[in-house]
Amino acid sequence: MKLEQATIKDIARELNVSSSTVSRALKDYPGISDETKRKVKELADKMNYRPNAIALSLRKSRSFTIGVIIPEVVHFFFSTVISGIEEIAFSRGYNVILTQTNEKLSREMNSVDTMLSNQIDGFLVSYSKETSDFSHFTKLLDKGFPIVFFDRVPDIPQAINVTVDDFSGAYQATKHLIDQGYRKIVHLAGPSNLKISKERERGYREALKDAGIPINPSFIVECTHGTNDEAFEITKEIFADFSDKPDAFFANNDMAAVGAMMACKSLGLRVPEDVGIVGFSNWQFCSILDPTLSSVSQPGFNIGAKATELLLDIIEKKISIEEIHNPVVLETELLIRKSSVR
Amino acid sequence: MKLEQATIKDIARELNVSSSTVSRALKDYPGISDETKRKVKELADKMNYRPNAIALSLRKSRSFTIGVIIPEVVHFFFSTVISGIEEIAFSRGYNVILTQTNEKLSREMNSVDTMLSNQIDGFLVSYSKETSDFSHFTKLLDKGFPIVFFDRVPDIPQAINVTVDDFSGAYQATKHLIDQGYRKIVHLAGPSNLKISKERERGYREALKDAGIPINPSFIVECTHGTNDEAFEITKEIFADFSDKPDAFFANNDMAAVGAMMACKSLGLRVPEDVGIVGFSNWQFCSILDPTLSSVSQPGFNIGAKATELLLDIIEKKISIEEIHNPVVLETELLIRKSSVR
DNA sequence: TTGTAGGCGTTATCAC
DNA sequence: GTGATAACGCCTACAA
Repeated sequence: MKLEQATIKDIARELNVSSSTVSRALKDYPGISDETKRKVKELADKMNYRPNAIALSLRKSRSFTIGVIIPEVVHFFFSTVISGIEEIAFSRGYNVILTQTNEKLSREMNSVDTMLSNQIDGFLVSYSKETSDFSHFTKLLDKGFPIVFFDRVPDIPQAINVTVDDFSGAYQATKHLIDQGYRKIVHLAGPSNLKISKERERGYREALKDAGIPINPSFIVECTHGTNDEAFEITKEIFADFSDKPDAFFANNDMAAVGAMMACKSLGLRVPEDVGIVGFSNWQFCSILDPTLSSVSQPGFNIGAKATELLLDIIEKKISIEEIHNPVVLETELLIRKSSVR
Repeated sequence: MKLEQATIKDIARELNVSSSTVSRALKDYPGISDETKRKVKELADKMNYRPNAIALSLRKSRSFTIGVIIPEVVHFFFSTVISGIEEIAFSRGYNVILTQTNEKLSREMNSVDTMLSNQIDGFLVSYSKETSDFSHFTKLLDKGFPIVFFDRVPDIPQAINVTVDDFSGAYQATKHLIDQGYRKIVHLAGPSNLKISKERERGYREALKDAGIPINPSFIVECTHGTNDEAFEITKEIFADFSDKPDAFFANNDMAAVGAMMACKSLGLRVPEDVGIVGFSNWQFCSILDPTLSSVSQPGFNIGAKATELLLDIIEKKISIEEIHNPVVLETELLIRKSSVR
């Protein structure tokens, strides 16, 4: 059942004027008599006229819609980002088309295509774990199509990236553990194809180095999935296999930290007395765990907001791509709770 | 910078045929020579032709886009629903435009307008806490415009609603506590103006009644905000003030359950030995708490999926609105974990 | 101050 | 088997 939307033509017919007059009257163009304007606006109101955004898009080759591509919606961090995106987009009169890739490259490429079909004005992207070839993005970037990446950002020169300072967050977290007297710190790392994983690992390494603690390569373990189950198993294996038992864990994400915490508990180890733990992301649940989990907070809302502002500024040519030489890096903050203080 | 998308015209010009021929060839219409089809498709591919969905929308008065209006994105339940929506929409070739109202009626009305402007084919709505007048929806419903409400659904006859069985979930949870030998069960209730709160309280009452346990009115306490801090304070007060100490809590939501659990721990009470606790919603963190929290799961994904299927079926006229006499009510499931088993 | 005509990209309809 | 034309709703250069 389609809505019988009133069009400019309808108003024109009713008033015995041309549709251009109506169009102009509605937009307060100069050179239209006040009388006509009044009549047009009155009738438009009465007929509940709503401009057809689709027709406008076709006319202007601008849809006032941005496409958001993220790995998963059900994810505290990403939902926070979406919220930031939505706020800014709404306040600036843009629509948000959303799609999740479920970490599949094929779906990511598919979404890019559909959204382009829909003539979106630009993309906000956090790419999937499967994505290592970025040609579906670079093709667009090379033509000057506006794309802003956030969180998971590619390492290509044309890209405009909004991230948090993963390095610094990881550095602080590791340093904090060292300050608390922990020495044998395991890093539960993220997937190595993600830049954020690399940065966090780099922060970990640097903190150890600065403290004069030698880096034990077997203390850096990749958690591919980042689930607590995975981290649980990995942590148990570590304690079973290693002759040199760790006394702390710095995890690439909170879920992995939880897994480590559960594993420690199941082994009869006390947190934080025997083992210190720090996570990354500061998910909502950190403060309700027992013990509460120290974590590095990422300003998700701000990431979304900032990325959207950048994108819209580019779309509206308020700034040129060339002006953005440096990637935008937002601050992280280490939130110290009980799991890492002894 | 706009993308120079190849159009049908471009292909036509290049091949010295008319655009109608190209259009037909691309869609495998009968009455086009195989030779022409081949040439057209080949060139389309080479020029990276992508149909302009905007032009199509204008032509067909159909946008293959649905509008989703929810109170908040950063909310485990809603993000799960979105995920379900997105999956079904994607699989059936529809786009999803998303907007959050932040619980503001004005923004809800604004979003309805913008989305209508964008010629969406239908709405999926969970309305804001401020919304008590539904005329902005009924106006559309009366014209036969497709809207499906979920979770927060209005009590108006024309509406098509998808909800979960809150009553049954609450009943099961309470009965489970009783079965485990708990007798003095406090209900941390939700805001009394929401139908879901009332239903959950009704389930609690009914379960007690069926078990022959008298209802103690002071054991039903409203948690307006539903935060763990609030529930923490309330729980402590209950233990301080009541001569008749409770031995279990059934909370309207998981956060409140967490607050109760933390309060019990802080009072030296053991969960589940001294106090049993069950929450509602089955948020992600339930299984990582210590002890793990029993909770009633709401099938958020399925709610989103089912609502979307209904909406698309209506849009595509696979079913008529008249056929849906009964509201869709999805089952809840009690997930029994450690916090309620002794 | 207002009207006319053309076009954004596509397809349905009618013609050849 | 293929082409010309009109139309979806809107805007705007050009005319009047």
